[in-house]
Amino acid sequence: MPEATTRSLKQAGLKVTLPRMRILELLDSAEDHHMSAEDIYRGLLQAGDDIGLATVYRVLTQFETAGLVTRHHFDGGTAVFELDVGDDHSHIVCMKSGAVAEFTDEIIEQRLNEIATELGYQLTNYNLVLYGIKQSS
Amino acid sequence: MPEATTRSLKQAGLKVTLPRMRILELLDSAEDHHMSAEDIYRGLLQAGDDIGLATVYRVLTQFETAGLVTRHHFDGGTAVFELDVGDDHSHIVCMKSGAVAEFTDEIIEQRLNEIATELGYQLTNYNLVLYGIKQSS
DNA sequence: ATAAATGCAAAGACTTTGCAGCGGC
DNA sequence: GCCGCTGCAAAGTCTTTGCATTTAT
Repeated sequence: MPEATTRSLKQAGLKVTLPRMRILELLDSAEDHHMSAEDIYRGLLQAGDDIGLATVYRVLTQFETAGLVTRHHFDGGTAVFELDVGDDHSHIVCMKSGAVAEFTDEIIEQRLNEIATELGYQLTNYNLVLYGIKQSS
Repeated sequence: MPEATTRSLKQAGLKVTLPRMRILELLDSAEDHHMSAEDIYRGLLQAGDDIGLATVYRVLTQFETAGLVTRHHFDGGTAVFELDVGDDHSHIVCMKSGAVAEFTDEIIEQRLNEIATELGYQLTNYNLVLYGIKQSS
């Protein structure tokens, strides 16, 4: 039983229950770790767990509040979640395959702060998603 | 009757009907021209028009397809629409008042293209929203 | 006249919530 | 044993769709 997982939950003030452990593990182990609630739900079922969709949503919302996961709305329709490892990155989504890659960039960060300041805002947060075509390798 | 409005509709291959005219006019005249379908619906009612919410959604979707308006999902919950005047800007949203300002920036544009290329993508589009606090004046 | 557009109500997708029972500490 | 957690089903949002009627050309 993953020690780190247990610790994360306790630190978040959440009881260490089976559904919460499984969801954390699944998010951690998934190749593309950006998953919708439905993705997670089906993944759990396939893994033999019997966890309700409502619980998945509830747990994810709690995790988000606790800062364990981040919620994204790439398309607007369905939300996707990913483990928050504190590195606060942006995303680039392939319009063909749907694959998601991540990046951070100092130049962008710096310039966004300048822009906000110029416009009279104190920047607290931002959301940047690129859409493109992945060049065939 | 606004000539430009009529022309836009015709160019888009859409019949010039009252609901479509009114919606275009409302989007054009609104102070903060970022409006949800519900906003528009209520605005029309207040103006004395009798137009169904379903029609508002249908018309907005058609306008989006025709390139007359753009749909945004700032919060993820509700979509907001704005007239597309071709200048393709980013947004900064005040977390207190909800006010939305717009900007474009060459440095950002250029850097995003570089980033996409570096990652092996051909950039087709991007979505950038800043969240901040507007400094009191 | 004809094909398209509208309004209403019903259905859909996604997400949240109420409540009785189960489970961790 | 207590309080929180889960599952299920029902309710909630936001948005789309089916169908009979109205409307623009």
